[in-house]
Amino acid sequence: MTSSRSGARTGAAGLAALASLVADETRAGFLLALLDGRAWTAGELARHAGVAPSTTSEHLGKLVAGGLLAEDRQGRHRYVRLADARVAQLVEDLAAQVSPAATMKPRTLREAGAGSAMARGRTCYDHLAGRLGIAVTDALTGLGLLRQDTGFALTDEGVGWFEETGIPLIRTGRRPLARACLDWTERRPHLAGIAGAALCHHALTANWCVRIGSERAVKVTETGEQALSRLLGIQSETLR
Amino acid sequence: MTSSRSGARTGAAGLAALASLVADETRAGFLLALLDGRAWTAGELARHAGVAPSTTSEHLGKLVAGGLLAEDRQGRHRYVRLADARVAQLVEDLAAQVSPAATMKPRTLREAGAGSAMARGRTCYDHLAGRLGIAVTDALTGLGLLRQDTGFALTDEGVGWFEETGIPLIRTGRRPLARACLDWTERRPHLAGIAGAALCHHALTANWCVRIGSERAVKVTETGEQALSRLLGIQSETLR
DNA sequence: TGAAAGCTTCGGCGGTGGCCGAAGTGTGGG
DNA sequence: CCCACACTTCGGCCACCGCCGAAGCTTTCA
Repeated sequence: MTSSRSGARTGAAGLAALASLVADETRAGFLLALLDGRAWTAGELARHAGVAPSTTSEHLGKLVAGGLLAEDRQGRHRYVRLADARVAQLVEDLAAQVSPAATMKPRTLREAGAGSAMARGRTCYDHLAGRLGIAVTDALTGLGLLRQDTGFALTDEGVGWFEETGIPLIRTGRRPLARACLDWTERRPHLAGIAGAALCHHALTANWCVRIGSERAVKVTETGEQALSRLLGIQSETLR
Repeated sequence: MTSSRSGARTGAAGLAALASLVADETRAGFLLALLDGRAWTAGELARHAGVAPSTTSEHLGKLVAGGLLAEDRQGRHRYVRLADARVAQLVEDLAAQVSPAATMKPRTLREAGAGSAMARGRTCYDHLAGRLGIAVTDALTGLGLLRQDTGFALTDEGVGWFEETGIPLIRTGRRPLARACLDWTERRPHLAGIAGAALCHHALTANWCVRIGSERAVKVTETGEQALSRLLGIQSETLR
């Protein structure tokens, strides 16, 4: 096999270009922040990362041009968000690959507090993660609504459960109904995909849980504890 | 929310470091080449990429240190391969994200020939891809052995089919039995995971298909056509 | 209509990193 | 025993890229 500059290289060049977008610490920080699924302004990201607005502007330009971010210009603000669920999954997968190496050890008490809140429950782009996400996934599996032993898919009973519970599953494009997302803190898969997003959306609108501060962490409410116990048999203690 | 250099940054730094490994065109080329699932020597990779052996050595050092590659020293040779199925999946996912942009248009006749052989059938790390991979996946789905509508998982009948056909499914660690891998050329998911690997392994050892040249492309044999037709009802024409 | 806020563009600086060739190390073959 | 071969280490070159501050543009608010 000879050098083959043109053929194989085009793929390699594209792959390298994509990875380059993530290969900068500041941009990586942006992507992780945006994993909360919401739109941030350029200024918020700049302050979050601790770099100058001009620097942020250049970074965002690259990320948008590379198709990783979508932008919304509103007045003097530039809102950016992850382009789609696919990009979110990519960032999650990369982050999951990293975390084993960077054994997360909180350095300060403040981080320990924030860390354990994140470990209890958080959003992962558009679905639930942390102990909350795992608890829900395990409960669904235990009730025979989700199969994890032969892959990762809802059962027919599972689809029925979503309907009966009043959580509509709207199939869009090619996005899978159920997908496994490797949990950062728990090191186990939790429910993502359309069903994961629908469940998370319902949990937030039905006040099962609320966001804490401006981060990705969420807290289960009294209402939520009752609903999760009644619908899925989840013990309240598991969530604390 | 203030800058938070230490907390959020540790994650971002690790993410950036991982992406940096892929962010170089030469290293990306190595990873794509190694997607054939076999071990290459440093010299082979150097010639493949068209760079000096010394440059290759440095690149391999980084990739091994970063945990993306595993190495086997044998005499004066240094064999490297993708570290595990997880790394392979990561590279696949990244590559799949790229291909839409780089609308693959073969430039020369030679590439067109090689490209269509790859499009017909190839290995994707340790499982089958291309039209062959899609055909198998579709056949399994059509026979009710695989579910794709509610996620991606074998059915109980599917597990039975593997047993009856004499393709053992050996569960190892946390690797899923069935997993979707987005096909490069077909833009649709094909079967990966333990079942995908077992099927590919069986296909190669039972002489259902053979590797073409030193690339990832494979060709279905006469024996293979009969077996695929008998066991899964796949029309031979589909594979050409 | 002025002033402030959010973002962008530009020029310049400095660090990082990929590349090579030359020299060095260790293995295998004649 | 010596040579050929595969790989590694080292030094130096060069290009790229992230960073900032200054200046400019547009929007918003008083």
